[in-house]
Amino acid sequence: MDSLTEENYIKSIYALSQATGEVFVSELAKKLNVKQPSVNSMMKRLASKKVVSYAPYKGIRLTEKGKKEALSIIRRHRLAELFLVKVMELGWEEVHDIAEQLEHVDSKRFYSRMDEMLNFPKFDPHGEPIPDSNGKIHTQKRTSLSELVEGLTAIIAAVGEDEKSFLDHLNAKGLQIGDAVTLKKREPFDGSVTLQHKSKKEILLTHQVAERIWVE
Amino acid sequence: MDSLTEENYIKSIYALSQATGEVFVSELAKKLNVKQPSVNSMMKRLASKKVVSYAPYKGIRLTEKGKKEALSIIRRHRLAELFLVKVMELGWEEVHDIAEQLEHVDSKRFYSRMDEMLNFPKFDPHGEPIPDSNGKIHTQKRTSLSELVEGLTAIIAAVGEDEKSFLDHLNAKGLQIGDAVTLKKREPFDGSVTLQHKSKKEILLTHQVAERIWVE
DNA sequence: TTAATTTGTTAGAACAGTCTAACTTTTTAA
DNA sequence: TTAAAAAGTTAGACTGTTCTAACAAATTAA
Repeated sequence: MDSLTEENYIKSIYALSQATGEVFVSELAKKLNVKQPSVNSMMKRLASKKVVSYAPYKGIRLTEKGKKEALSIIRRHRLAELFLVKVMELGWEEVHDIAEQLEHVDSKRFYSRMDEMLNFPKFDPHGEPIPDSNGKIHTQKRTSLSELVEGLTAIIAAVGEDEKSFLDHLNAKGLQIGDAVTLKKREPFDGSVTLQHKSKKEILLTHQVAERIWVE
Repeated sequence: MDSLTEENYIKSIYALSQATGEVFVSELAKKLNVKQPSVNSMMKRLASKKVVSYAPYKGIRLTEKGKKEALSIIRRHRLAELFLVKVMELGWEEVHDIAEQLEHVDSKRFYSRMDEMLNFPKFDPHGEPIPDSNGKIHTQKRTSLSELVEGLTAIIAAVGEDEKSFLDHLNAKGLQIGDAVTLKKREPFDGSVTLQHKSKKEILLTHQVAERIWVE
């Protein structure tokens, strides 16, 4: 078993390696708010536990074992976030810090019940995929309205936010889940988008709103 | 702020002092599964933090500050247990270990939402009172199965003990919180009781067990 | 290509929390 | 009332996690 601290290192290494594949000591130190020697000594420990492969002056890389552990932590974090938003109705901006603590709870049952209650969700409230209990990630990335190609038509599949004010806003714009929309134009300046709706009406959404709407 | 370890010491001191008022180093060491010198050095620390009053060879006693902290931890533990049972529908015998972890989560919002969702409960699933957010405890008499009048039917509201072996025992007998039971007979000789259960089965409990079950 | 900068390392200290071994004080019982 | 047992303490060590100071390697820019 890993300590809480080790889990945080593993999670951060995974997150940073998503972009680059390899992680630098300095990056990790910055992310975790510790100094480089702390990272250095932790890498020695994690290497001896075979969760990272690490040689002096070479980058840090998770082993297969390490990746598995990272995915398990990420699963717990994302399930917790979704649970806090959907079941406990907390604001999506306030759940991160709580999920950061809940992710370290050691109890298979706790998480399997969350999973059940949320009906085995594939994505967290931010649209990030939730690994399943075997560490498998549903890789088909979700597309948000803010990244849809101009001219294409898509169906609104979900919104990444359940807040009443947000849903009210969409309602006021005349948008519903299941509606087909065509992306007429995206403003390069502020990322706002103009949609053609089935109702023939044109709808303007800010980037902030568009990026929280998932389409298929 | 207290560390997780400090919180566990404070909680245990409170629990042990409920009976006697004063706690011995050896008691506490046993309860926390550590050796006496560990308790000794922790007492020095907690004394310097003014959460216990402690002088060599004298007993350990929580200060007002310490009591307040203990009640806050106990509140979090009991809210968590009730939440796990009522909202997450976990078995009452499996929630203790999870609550033991959740009680250390640092987030007012998390607990105030639990409290709201549970409609500001006064007792946890074991019938223990839940301190309110100011540390006030609602004391109110409860009836145990061992004092229920013969022939009456009641609903199992709570059990007064957290031990897994006890909860397992009840489970094995087929008893759950919320079950209706009718008291068929109480043996004057040993105080054991025979219950008629909703499942039509008759269940025999010893006095020792019956007095730890609260009914409504 | 050398010098400056960035990045990474080692050595050594500190703190939290634990332990064992040895000792002291208090309590209990012969 | 004194000897044995129980309870409590101190000293010193160890692990996990962090730090600062000093040095070494790699990268970047002059």
